[in-house]
Amino acid sequence: MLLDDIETDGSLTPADGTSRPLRADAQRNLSRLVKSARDVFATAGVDAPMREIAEKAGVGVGTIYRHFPQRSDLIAAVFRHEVDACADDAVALLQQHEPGEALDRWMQRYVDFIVAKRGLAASLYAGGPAFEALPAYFNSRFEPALQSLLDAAAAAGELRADARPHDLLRAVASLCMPSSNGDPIPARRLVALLVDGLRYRASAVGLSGQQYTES
Amino acid sequence: MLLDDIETDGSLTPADGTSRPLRADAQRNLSRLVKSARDVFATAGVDAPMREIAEKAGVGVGTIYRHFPQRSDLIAAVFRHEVDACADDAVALLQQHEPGEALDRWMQRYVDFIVAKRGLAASLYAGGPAFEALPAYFNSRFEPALQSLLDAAAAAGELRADARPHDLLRAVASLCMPSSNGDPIPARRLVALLVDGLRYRASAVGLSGQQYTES
DNA sequence: CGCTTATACGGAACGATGTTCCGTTTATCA
DNA sequence: TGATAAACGGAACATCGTTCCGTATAAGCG
Repeated sequence: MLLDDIETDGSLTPADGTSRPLRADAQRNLSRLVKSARDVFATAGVDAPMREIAEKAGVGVGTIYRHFPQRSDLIAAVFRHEVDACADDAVALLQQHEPGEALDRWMQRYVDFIVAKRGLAASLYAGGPAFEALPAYFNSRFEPALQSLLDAAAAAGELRADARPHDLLRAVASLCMPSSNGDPIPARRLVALLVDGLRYRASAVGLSGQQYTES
Repeated sequence: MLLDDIETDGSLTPADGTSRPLRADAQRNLSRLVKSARDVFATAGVDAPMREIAEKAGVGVGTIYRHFPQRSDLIAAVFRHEVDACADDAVALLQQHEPGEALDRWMQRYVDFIVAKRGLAASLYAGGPAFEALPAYFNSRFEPALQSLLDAAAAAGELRADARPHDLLRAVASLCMPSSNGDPIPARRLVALLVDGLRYRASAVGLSGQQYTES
């Protein structure tokens, strides 16, 4: 894709070596496009017409293809944007709530993200080379975010200290997978149980006190 | 979809209550279409043009839409056809090989099925109500097939008797999932290890002899 | 502030594909 | 063999992805 880098001041630059910043209207249209694509994908699926995305963003179709030569580039941009939004919520929640409460809320936020973006993730396997960097980006954003929540909760004495973000993220994602039979999985409740299992509780130390990282 | 039932004599009937069998040319075109769609999907993906499928089957596009009003109906039909082919291979392998060998070979066959049909399965989550019966069909065909292999191997004294088909099928499918990092998973080797773990072996009874169904 | 230029925009135009429709063909059965 | 209902084929239409180029405008400069 043409645009990968966000400068520290928030301005966008092309990724092709030339360091000149994008023109102001280009930056505006770009962020409008990603937001519009996110909404349209959510309501009409990833195969939604390009014209509809362009129209909702108030731009012409040509503008889409200039910024995102392939459809997969636009999908990837939306995915990254949503990853950012979810990861950024971790620090916001930490500022607004107690550490344990913040962890609970962010976990549910993460569940919503996984469930909502399953459609994108599915087309992601079929997609070309535009998606190969996404799993790494996913981890690079979510692992530090979750780590900060775990650290805060552990420092407050609410949580055991040996929880590994990578394992937790994968475990929750697995819990959100659709089951092979027809029944929907109560993902939010299962995840709440999982997080509860990480807490210190005097009455259950004998059982829950074991290192979950064993074996 | 219009055609769901296969009579015991192999003839096809409409699923809409009317019991009159399909005309001979309709049956022929129908099976040609499913085979053609399978091949085209395999080479060009599930978004392959309908015209190409029709042409390779030697029929007009109208014929596709008469039998499969929606694209998802055709995908579902191909999926069921492939499930049948894989499940039927179980009895064929049992007739041609020793029980243990038959189990090994069928497991690898199943791995190939899972890997090859990931593309279909992905579009399956996004698809509409045409796909909702497929997971149940998947289980109804594969669980008895694997059970017969496990029974035969257990009767021959080659295998522990407490292996559950449902668990095994899910475990193998999980092993075939793409990893979150980029490296490909050596699925066939892992599955061979898994099946090996089910065997009786005098030298490792202390470890592998535990009930895997515990906990 | 006005001029120049590179950058970005919009939307018509083109080709490819999904889907429908109806005149024609063909299997079935009396 | 002839009547009839079922099925076929592919042209026709609608929609969508993608390209292209004349126009508009932001950025830099005197």
